[in-house]
Amino acid sequence: MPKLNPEQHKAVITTDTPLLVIAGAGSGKTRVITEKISHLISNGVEAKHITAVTFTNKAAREMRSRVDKLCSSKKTKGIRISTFHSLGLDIIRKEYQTLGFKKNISILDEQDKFKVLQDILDNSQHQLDKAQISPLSWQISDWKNQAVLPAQAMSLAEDAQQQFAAALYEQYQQYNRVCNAVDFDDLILTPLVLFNEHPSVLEKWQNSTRYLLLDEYQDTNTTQYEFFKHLVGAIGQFTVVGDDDQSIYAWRGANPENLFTLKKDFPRLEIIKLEQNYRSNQRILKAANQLISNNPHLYEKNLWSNIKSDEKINVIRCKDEFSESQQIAAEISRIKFKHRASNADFAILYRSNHQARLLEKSLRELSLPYAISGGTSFFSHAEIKDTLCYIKLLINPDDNSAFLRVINTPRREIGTSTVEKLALYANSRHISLFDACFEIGLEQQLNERTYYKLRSFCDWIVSLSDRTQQEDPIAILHEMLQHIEYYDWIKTHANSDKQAERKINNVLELIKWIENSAKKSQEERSLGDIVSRMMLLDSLERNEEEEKTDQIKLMTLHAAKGLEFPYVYLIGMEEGILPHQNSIDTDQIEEERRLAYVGITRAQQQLTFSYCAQRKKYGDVSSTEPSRFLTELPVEDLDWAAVQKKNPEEQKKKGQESLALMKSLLN
DNA sequence: TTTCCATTTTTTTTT
DNA sequence: AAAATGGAAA
Repeated sequence: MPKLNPEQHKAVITTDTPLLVIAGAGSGKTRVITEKISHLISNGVEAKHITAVTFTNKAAREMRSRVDKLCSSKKTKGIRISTFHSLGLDIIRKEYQTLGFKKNISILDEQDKFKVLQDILDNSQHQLDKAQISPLSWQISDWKNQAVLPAQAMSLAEDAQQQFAAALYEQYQQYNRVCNAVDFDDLILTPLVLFNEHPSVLEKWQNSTRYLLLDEYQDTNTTQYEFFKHLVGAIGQFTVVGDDDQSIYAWRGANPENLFTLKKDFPRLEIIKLEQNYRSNQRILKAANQLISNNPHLYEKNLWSNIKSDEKINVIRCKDEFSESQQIAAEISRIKFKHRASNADFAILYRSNHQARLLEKSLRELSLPYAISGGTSFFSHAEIKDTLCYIKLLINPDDNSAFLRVINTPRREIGTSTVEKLALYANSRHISLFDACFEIGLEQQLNERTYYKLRSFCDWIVSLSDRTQQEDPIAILHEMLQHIEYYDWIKTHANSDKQAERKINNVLELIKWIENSAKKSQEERSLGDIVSRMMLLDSLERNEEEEKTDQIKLMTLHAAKGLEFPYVYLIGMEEGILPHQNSIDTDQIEEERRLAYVGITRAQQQLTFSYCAQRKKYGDVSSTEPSRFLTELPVEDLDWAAVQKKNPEEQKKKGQESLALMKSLLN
C-alpha cells in the first residue's frame, strides 16, 4: 500500500474541525475515509460511535470490507456503515412506537407507490391515466426531498393543479399510515420529522454518533442535508467527501449547492482538495478535464495523473445500433486476446438500461460472459413480486398493496367487484383492507359466500403469521406456497415449460436468499427485518457469487459511479441519448456532461466511444448526430478511424476466430 | 361485448 | 422485460 499523499494525510488527521474533502475522480477518497475510520479508532473513538454514510449499497459494502482489512475485527465491531436509506430505516424501525407505527413496517417501491396513488384517485372518482399520475408521483417525491410536508405543500401551492397534487400528497401519507407503510423518500423524511418533533430522541441518536463520515456529499438533497445536520448537532464532528463534477442526481433532488451551504452552516469548516488521480492515464484524464471545463464550477480543481498513456482514445462509428453492439463485442474479444485481459477488466457503459439488450445478444454470440447491473431488478419479476407480497402480508397484514396483489393470485374467486366494495368500506372507515375483512359492517355489504372466501383468506394469513413467531419461518414460507399451489399456478400460466422452470427457480432463490441472510447475520434477524432490507437492494447485490466470477460488466453511467475498469466502452454517444433528449429539451446539458465525465473517468487504461449513424426511434429509422460531448474532447487524443471500415459480418467472424484461437491456446 | 393470447413497441438516470 | 396493441375466440 503506497503512502498517503500530503493532502490525503491531512484529510485523515483533521478531526477537530468539520471537514469537507473535495475529491476528484480516482483521487483515493474511499481510501481516505477508511484510513480515517482506522485513525479515529486508534485515537480512542469507539467504533460504535462512528457512522459512515454512503448512497449505494455497493459503496457501503466496499467500505466495510476495506475497513475490516485495515483494522482488527474486534475494534470495528459496532461501527455503522450504511446507506442513507438503510440508516433511516434503522431509525424508523427502532423508534416506530414514537412515530406511531406498528412493529413491522412495509416499504413501498416505485411501482407500489404508483398503484397506491392510482387506488386513491380511483376511489375519489378521479379517473386519471398513467401519464397523468406520474407527474403527480414525481411532485410528491420532490416535496419529500425538499422536506416539505403535506400542510406546507398545500400552503405553497400556487395553482389548482398544485393544490390537487398537495391534496393527493396528504391523502397518500394518510393511506400509508393506515397500511403501516413508508416509501423510499419517507426513509429519510420520517426520521427528520421525528428529530424535529422529539428532541430527546434526537439527543439519543446524536450521542450514539460522535463522528460522522459522509460519502458522495454532492448527491445529498435538502431532506438528507437537514437529517445530516441534526445528526451531527452543534458539535459538528464530521467529514464529508464530495465532487461537484460528479453530481448526477439533480433529478432526484440532489442539491450540489450543499457544498457551499456547509461553509455557511459550519464556519469552522476546513476544506481539503484531493487532485492527484491514481486511476486513469494522462490522456484519459486530459479528455475528462477538457470536457468538464465546459461546465461552471463551485470549487476550482485541477485533477492530474502521472500514469503514462500509450494508445489514443478510440471512437467507433457504426451503421446502426445492431452494428454497434456487434462491433463492441468483437472489439472486446479482440482486445481481450491482444492484452490477455480477463472479462472483468471490461465495462460497457450506457445512458439507459434498454441499451443493454442488444449488447447481451452480441456478447452471447461470441460466448463472452457478462453481468448486467441494475435494470429491471429481480424484484420486478411477477413471480417474485407475488411471493414477496405474500411474505409482506404475513409480516404486515395492513399492507394494502400486498393485499391487493395477492388476494386473487392464484384465483380465489374474489373478483374486482368484491375488492371494490371492500376498498370502499375500508376507505370510509380509514382502516386497512385486511382489518376491514373482520368487520361486521363489511359482512353486511357482501353476500355470505363472498364474505366467507374473503374471511377464510384472512384467517389463513393470521394463522400463518402467528406461527412465524414460534416455528421456522422458512418452513412456513414453503408451506404457504404449497398451500396456494403456487408452482402449479406458475406452470399453467407460463408460456413454456422452460419459462415456468425459471420462474419457480427464481422463487426458490428468493427463499434461499432470505434463509441465507437470516443465517449470516450475527444478531437475530426477523423476517420483517430481512424483507424490508431486501427492498433496498439491487439485483446484482443479492447475489454474492456473481462478484467473484469473471464477467464483462454492463451498466448505466449512474450505476458506474465509484467503480473503475481497465477498459471502458461508452456506447451511444449521440445527441438524444447522451445528452438525453429530455435533458436537451429542459436545458440540463450540464448534468449530462457530468454523466459523460463520470463515464470517462471510470477508465484506467483504454477508453472507447461508439455512436451510430442511424438508429430506430419510435418505430422508424432516423439518422443521428454524434454527441456534442465528442466534439468537446481534445481532437489530438482521439482516433476516429478505429475499426470503422469493416462491416459487421466480418467483425462477427473475426470475433469468433479469435475466440476459437484463444480456446485452442488454453487447451 | 368481453376476454384472452400473441405480437409489437417502448424505455433516463435510482434508493 | 414489461407494457401496449391488435386480432381472434368465447
